[in-house]
Amino acid sequence: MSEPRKLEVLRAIVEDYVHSREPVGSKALVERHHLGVSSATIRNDMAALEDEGLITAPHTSAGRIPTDKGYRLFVDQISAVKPLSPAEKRAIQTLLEGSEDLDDVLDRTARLLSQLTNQVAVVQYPHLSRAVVRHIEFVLLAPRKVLIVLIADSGKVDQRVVDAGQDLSDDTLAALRTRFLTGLAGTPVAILPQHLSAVVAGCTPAERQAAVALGKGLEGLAHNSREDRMVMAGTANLARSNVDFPLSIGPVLEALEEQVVMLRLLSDMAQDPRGVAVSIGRENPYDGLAEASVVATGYGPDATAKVGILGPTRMDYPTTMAAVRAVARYLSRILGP
Amino acid sequence: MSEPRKLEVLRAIVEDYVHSREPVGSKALVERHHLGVSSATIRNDMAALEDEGLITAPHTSAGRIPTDKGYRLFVDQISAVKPLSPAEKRAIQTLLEGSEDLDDVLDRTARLLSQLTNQVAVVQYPHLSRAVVRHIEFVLLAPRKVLIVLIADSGKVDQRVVDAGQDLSDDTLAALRTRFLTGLAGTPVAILPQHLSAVVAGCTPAERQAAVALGKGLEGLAHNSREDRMVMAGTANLARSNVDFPLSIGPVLEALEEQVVMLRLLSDMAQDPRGVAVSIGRENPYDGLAEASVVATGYGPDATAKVGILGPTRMDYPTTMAAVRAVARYLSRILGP
DNA sequence: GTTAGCACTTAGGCATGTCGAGTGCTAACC
DNA sequence: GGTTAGCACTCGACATGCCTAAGTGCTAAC
Repeated sequence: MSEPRKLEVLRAIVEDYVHSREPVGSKALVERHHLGVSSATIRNDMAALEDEGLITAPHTSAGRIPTDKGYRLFVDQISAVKPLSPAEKRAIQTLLEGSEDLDDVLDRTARLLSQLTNQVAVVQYPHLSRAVVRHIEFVLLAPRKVLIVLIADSGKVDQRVVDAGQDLSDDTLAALRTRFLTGLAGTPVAILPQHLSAVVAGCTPAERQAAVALGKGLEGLAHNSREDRMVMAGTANLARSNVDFPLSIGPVLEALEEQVVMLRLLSDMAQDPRGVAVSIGRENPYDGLAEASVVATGYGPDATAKVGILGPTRMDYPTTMAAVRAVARYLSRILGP
Repeated sequence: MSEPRKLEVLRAIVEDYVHSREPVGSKALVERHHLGVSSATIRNDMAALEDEGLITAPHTSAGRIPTDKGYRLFVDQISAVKPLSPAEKRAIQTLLEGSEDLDDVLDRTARLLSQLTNQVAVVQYPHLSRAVVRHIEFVLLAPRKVLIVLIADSGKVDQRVVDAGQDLSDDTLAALRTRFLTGLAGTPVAILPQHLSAVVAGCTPAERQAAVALGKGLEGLAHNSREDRMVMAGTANLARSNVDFPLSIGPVLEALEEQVVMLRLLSDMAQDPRGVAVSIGRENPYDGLAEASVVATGYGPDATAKVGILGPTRMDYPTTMAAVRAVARYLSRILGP
């Protein structure tokens, strides 16, 4: 029994199963692929693969389907990332280039990726931490309510309303703005809190209370900014691709709604040498995703923010991985300097 | 055959069906409700209700279920909006008051409403049109790339990046900012475009090209701002409440993803005297929602932005309507002045 | 207008039988 | 040793037929 052929059989099983959604038997296998041996031989190979836990039979007289472990081996060793078609590349380019606003870019990216892969697409907001403070604006909404706007050089804008704790005039607020701005402009957002105390200390006693409140607000903005948000698209694909739902979509939708779960999952995924991370079925730390796989990769200058897709374990990994990687690259380029 | 009793029968059918999810028969009806007459009499009433198209029988020997028209009559004439429990009211208050950022408020609102109703919740971004320009900021990201930030007095912040068409220095940009700001501060966003030309006209020839580009950007911001975006939550409820899915969730998810469709639908819904609009089953203009109902209402100063839920036609209308109305009220209060 | 009684319809559950796909095993073959 | 053909066996999928329970519509009596 030859080792290479066994892998070839596994590959054939994965491909056929992904394509047909039905357990694949030894006979169908020799017909569809020219393996040069008879079905009986394949049966022996399949028995071996089953012993190794790479495939399994749903019931005695059915074909075999890959296990999570089987998919893992397939992804790691057998499959090659398929290049995208030129048409797809063009689609990516034109669609993404038409947008300006960051929200818009991410939104389009998610839609695009979901269309490309027929799966659910997820895009995390880019990290702000490396960015540098470009501008700070305070707007007086009511005598004590101040809108803080923090603009980073990446073009990212965050906002928050705080209670100043004291009544403020436009002039006082303008003075405070100048103080904060001169003290903080050019500071990396990540270390903004450390510079804050100096600014606050430099304020007159009359401004002190408001300065503290504003400082707190800024600190909150810098820390808890939108980087723990995400955009998604294509949830309808969950319902579509699973007409005969082997993937019960309820738990998956729940996972998607619990953005914290998804973001955590995305961050924790180890990157593969080819630059795409894959997490298959029960490898996922979250139970609701036991029948789902996640394909993701980083984007942006530091590749810290993630973009990826989520779908049934039974998915076309090579194509999906290619799409995710390509989209991440274009996205990095668009958002780049 | 008494008319009031017939309505009573319809009400009983709707309530039982919503509760049990099974067609309800004449016998079960007299048992569960003390109608004071026998099942045969009820049968006559039911036959009449069926003739009027208010209920229908899925097959010969099954009970009856309400039609869209039946639900409509129920909602319009029979049901009374149920008050929320004090616990629920408290939950609304505490949850919403903990938030500052607009995005955050809407996000929480959607989650809250979906939890309260066990349906999918949808919240439209508030309209900017009535708001007044509070502040304008230009930030130079690259020699020709300018980030425009438009802050309205409602605390709403919108942003966009434009190509200035010419290289700009920080000083030039600051001058432009002053020009735009003095010319536009206090202007209602809705009529901002009309004031723009005057501002642009007042610029020096050297600034002209950039001024035009910036003006275009502002106009775009004012017009096409986030009011045509929405937040949603609770899509997982679709899968849960429909284990035996009479509501095929695929098309519904599609409708939700096509935000344009949903926003259009929300805007077009006529408000009921009680302040809540309901659109039932095939009344919906969108085919994918033929088995779904939407319950929505306006919020905010002008009640133009909408908040609502979407669920199967077979839903508990009185409770749902109460929840939507209550949440809208709290939301208005939070966002109010 | 209401009621009782009864014939009639039909979905759904259950047992039964058949068919086909697919396996595992053994014995022969190269 | 690896490969193959052949065959008995298993089991799900599907069709058929039967029966029951639920519910209706109708009629005749109250």
